[in-house]
Amino acid sequence: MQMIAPQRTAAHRRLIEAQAEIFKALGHPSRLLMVEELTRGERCVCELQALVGSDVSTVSKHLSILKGAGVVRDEKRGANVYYSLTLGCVRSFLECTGRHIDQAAQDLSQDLAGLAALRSGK
Amino acid sequence: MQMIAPQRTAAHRRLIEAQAEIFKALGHPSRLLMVEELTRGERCVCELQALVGSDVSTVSKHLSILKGAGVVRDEKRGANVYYSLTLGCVRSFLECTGRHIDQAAQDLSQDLAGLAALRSGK
DNA sequence: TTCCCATTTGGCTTAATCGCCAAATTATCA
DNA sequence: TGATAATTTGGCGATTAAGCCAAATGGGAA
Repeated sequence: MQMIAPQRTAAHRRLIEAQAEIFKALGHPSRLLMVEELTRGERCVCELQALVGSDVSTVSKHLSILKGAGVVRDEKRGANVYYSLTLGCVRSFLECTGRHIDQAAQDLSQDLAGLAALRSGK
Repeated sequence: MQMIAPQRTAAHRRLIEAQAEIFKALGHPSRLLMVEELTRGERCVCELQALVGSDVSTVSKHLSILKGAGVVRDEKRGANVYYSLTLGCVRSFLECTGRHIDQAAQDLSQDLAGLAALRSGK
């Protein structure tokens, strides 16, 4: 059986679009903050609102975007709606990007130090 | 040494914003397609343009967004500019989201089948 | 130098996103 | 049932993103 170049197929394009939707959903500070909180367990909307500090309606819309992308699920219990993470691997990816950003910051300050040394020293 | 709740600190907010920028950069079908291609090795702009099919200027702007987020790096060699992935863990996260989406699709068709059985059977 | 090729930048139009308010919805409790 | 609390939805103005064209930039070759 011959493997077809994946980027040429319509199915692959659909997959890429669904994956891009996941990234897009995570690509907002408030949403990412909520998702990070959800890596520690389920939370109701009111707890997440307290965390991000925006209007409740704004928070609710953010959550519906995350749900639409399949990143979280919601469950109504009593008067509250509890959200929880369905895409567990966000957690490890967040760890990796955190390390990546730290490294970039370190490299940057190293470069700046080198530049300063050049200026004054020689 | 006491651990402070991370979501309260300014440093944590900056980290979240930088991480959200990474997600936002990846949250576009053309950019994600290019990044996926780059998981297989470096590519020049012209190759990536052929892949996504948009105007070269559009592709170039997409690439500068990815570069700004720290996802890729560029290197000028001769007449061409070659882009390569700097955030290697995108690869495993893409695999995970791919499985996640497949699973969701399977669950959906299962639910539909169950619904159809209910309708006709009982 | 001059031409050409690959890439980037500026500018502009259209579309999508954000965040708030107000109103609708749904559940609990008295 | 009526009041209250939690959440979602509709809608609006303001900001930002996307994509194309045209023009600028920079390197290599003639």
